[in-house]
Amino acid sequence: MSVRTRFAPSPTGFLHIGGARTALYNWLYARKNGGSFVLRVEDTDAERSTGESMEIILEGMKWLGLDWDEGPGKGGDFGPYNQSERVEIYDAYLKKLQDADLVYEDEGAIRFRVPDKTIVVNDTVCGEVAVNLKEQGSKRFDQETKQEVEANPDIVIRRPNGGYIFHFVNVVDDIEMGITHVIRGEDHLSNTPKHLALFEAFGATPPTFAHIPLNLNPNGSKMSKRDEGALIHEYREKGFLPEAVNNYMALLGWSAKDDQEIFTMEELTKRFDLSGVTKSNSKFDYAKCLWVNAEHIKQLSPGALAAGAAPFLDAAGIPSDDDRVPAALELARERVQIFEEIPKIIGTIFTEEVTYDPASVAKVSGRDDLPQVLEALATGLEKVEDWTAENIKPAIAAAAESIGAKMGALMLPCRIGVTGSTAGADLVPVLELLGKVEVVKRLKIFAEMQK
RNA sequence: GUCCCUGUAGUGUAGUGGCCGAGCACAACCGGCUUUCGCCCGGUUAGCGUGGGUUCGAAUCCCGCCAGGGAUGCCA
Repeated sequence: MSVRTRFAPSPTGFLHIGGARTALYNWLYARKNGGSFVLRVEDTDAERSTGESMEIILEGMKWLGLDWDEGPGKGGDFGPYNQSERVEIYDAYLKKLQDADLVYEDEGAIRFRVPDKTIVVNDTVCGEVAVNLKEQGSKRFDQETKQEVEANPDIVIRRPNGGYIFHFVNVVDDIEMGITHVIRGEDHLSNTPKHLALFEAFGATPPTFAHIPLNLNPNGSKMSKRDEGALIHEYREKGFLPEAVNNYMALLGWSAKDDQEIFTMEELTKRFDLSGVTKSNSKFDYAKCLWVNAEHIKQLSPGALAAGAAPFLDAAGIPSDDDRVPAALELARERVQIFEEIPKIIGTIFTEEVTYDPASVAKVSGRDDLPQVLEALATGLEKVEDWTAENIKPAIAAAAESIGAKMGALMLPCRIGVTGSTAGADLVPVLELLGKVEVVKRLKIFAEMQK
């Protein structure tokens, strides 16, 4: 039987990194095994589901490249893929339970009688988990009073208003859609015995379950929308590469077991396996996510680099048709972790007005020899005939010698005088791109400023 | 409270009884990069939650404890 996995988001907010990672694992598993990846919309809660949310989630999935074989905008043989459109199917399944006398009405809601026996979940990641729903559900904890109170262990599967509940529709759809592997967050592990009881009530063979550990905040709390790195659309806005985000998400809770950490999507698809999934929760590390992205940027072809950087150059007012852009991007790619940082690194090449960083300027403005250093630099560089990096460097060295200084003593003033900052791309190539006239002009302006 | 899952350096992980005097990566810190640099290279700091067992030998197996997370909804 061919593998069928699904991602079943509830359209009640943004695409969250936890959800995206679940989607990724399901996608990888399906792709690796030549199966199908289904996108199903769990919008049974009409109160909270919105179309805007659905749009954001679909856009996020598309951006990440997690394409689905069946689902919204795609169709498929097991539709409809929005649960809100599947009520007849749920009614039919409810009928089966009614006929078997496994449900009853309770204040307008419908409850499913849980069996009084131990149910064993055989989880691919967590192993065997045994629970008796009757015992477990017969008491619940009241958060307010901190008291344990008697409870009805039978689970509600339909609201008084006719709306079906998650546990029920989830199981019905997994049966109807022929889902073979359910890969989901560990927060569902405790729900799984309920689902198993329903599968059994329907006489259906349950899918294979794999509960993956959760991703938490650096402080150990559950990640929420406010937290850095939590929302997928923000990665796009900051200039992350989708393949890098996938790569990092894969690493949170899975390992290839060798030392490889940087993967292309093809490699991930090949290497991913449920046996490599970790059991313990992980904490999201934004710094490492940045590093993974930087590694991917280094691998980019010049064309892909230009394409990825384009929106950020645009936003910074850097003309993308300037023929110095490709060379400037090559200087930036080695030093940048996300595209958002590119203008900061090379922006000075394309601007008329240099922005002087006060802290940087302060590093040289106190030097007694600054006037003569700048003077030597300007006159020395002025003399360069063929303005190339190979010629510029010796010229700086010669300028240093002319005033009895070491070359290193000139580099920083030159950098700050020309670019306005101590930080930036490799200086000599920047000078080359800037052109002799501009460089000399900037040195003179800076010298003037420092008087 | 009860039940479930988990517990290797700050973080992500490798490790399935001797090859572990615990490997790799990010971060941090320190150097080097023939003189700039947030890239690159090298190095340092730092860990098996805890207490008992089993064993000739335990990060690896068992038990208690502690800690974190999850479930306990007519949310998903």
